Amino acid sequence: MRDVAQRLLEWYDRHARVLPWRVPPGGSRADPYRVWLSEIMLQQTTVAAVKSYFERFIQLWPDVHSLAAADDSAVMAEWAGLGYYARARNLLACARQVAAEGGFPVTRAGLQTLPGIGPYTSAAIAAIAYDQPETVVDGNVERVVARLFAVETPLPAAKRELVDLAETLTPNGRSGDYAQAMMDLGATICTPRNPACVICPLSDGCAARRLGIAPELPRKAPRKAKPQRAGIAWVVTDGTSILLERRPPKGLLGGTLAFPSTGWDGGAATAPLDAAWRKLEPIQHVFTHFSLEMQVHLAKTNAPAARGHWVRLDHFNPADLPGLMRKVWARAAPEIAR
DNA sequence: CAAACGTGGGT
DNA sequence: TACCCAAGTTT
Repeated sequence: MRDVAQRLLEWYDRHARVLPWRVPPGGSRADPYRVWLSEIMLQQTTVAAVKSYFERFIQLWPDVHSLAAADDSAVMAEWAGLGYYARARNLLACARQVAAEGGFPVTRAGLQTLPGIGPYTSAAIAAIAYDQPETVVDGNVERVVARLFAVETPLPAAKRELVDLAETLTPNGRSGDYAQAMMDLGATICTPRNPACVICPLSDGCAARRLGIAPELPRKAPRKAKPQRAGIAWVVTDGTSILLERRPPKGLLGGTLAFPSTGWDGGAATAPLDAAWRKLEPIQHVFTHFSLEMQVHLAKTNAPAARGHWVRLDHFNPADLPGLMRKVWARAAPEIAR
């Protein structure tokens, strides 16, 4: 039986996905800035969702120095809709630190000191941008390794064991190709459900396939029930502008642009002004750890606001808002237009 | 270590 | 429909 890494790389040479941030197999070294930017965007986020965001960021900020010089509000607006907004805040903090230091660190340990870069991302940048034989372990690799070695311990308890096993497979050459090959295999062949074992280049040596339990691995601890919460969002217009506010820099939707709201996140508990509110049909939204029913209250008034700032409707771009607030706007906008 | 942290797509 | 999942990090 040939080496796992060798078989995987031969498969990758023929089947590597073509992605905007990727250098073709066997190609030149990737730009650390592009690798870093894509890896941050890809954290817990699908390739399909990331593509257009990556292209726009590269157009606007082609290198770490231009990104470091960007306004916070511009970056938050471009990130809006992608989720996990701490990533965007850390992205800017990281860019400014890297620009000040003259470039990215070139070791995994150095990379991991930067904001937003943890065990996975540091290994990915070291392997893909610097061709270092660091072992990259994301959800794909956890699944591939759990199946190859038939690890039946549930996650997250199995994490340490899976990392140790993954390290035994990492080759010394073609580090970037190998890391991306493992992830491509997990994403396209060794999938969570209905893995395509019949066409898998590693099926010969796969213990889970031999045991007939590949689709069941990795096992996972049962997850907690999702609580239901309720809140109110106030949409105010004076006929020319609408009232928006910047959310606090930490916590849920931290740093994003939003309609004044309350009741669901522990924030301020009163309306931004007194008005005759019209209650629209509530919107539904699901976060990672709770479900939300958001009442949408609409008013037209010239009264002064206790908080937030007015944004002219002809300068307002709903795409600058996070997903939840886009839904609020989609509910209110047709009523404002009437 | 468990919990917080978004969103959209697949089954 | 309801649940699972996606190139995780931070606290």
